[in-house]
Amino acid sequence: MQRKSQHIGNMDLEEIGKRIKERRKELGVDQRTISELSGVAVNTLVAIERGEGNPRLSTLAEILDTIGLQLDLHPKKLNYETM
Amino acid sequence: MQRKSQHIGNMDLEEIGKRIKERRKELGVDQRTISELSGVAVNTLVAIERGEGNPRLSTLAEILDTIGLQLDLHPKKLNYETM
DNA sequence: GTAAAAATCCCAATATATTGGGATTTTAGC
DNA sequence: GCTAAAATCCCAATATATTGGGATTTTTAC
Repeated sequence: MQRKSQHIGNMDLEEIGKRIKERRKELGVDQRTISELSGVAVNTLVAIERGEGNPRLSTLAEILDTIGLQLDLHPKKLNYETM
Repeated sequence: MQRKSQHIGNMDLEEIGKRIKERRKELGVDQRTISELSGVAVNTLVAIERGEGNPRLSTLAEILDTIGLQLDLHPKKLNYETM
């Protein structure tokens, strides 16, 4: 069953996963370590990095916080490229 | 039982709820309408606006999208005020 | 201060995210 | 290509977010 790709601001879950994995690689640390530092199970982290899953905000926040990323809330920006 | 206030970027769940409610008020629309437009149950919306609950990313995204807000992912900004 | 609308509460049922353990696959270094 | 490490998969158990219905409280408009 194919999950509908959910858009979060200018990103979907897949993009968020990609950004997390990319950042983790930049830091040079493995999933197990992020899992331990963030308190999020490695299975959960795997799912999120792969763009599967649909984490609770707290789960995502714990991971982002651990790797030095953060979410910010803005008024929607029009995307002129796609208009 | 007191839930630990979860920080999402520069915001916690309470702040996010406040921002959602504020935006909804600016739009001059009631919870039931946002609920219908977003497909998120009104009970869920109530909880989020009140800073209770810990929504899934998709739930938050559906609400934000409906009211013209969005989340963006950034490298963490140092908060000089609190250093 | 009354009436109507909006917001909140309560609760039980359901859906689904998270976790932990172990097996399997993929990747990286030599 | 071997080997070790990392990543992914599978599955059952558990935790918790979401939903819907109805009751109650709060707010708003007159």
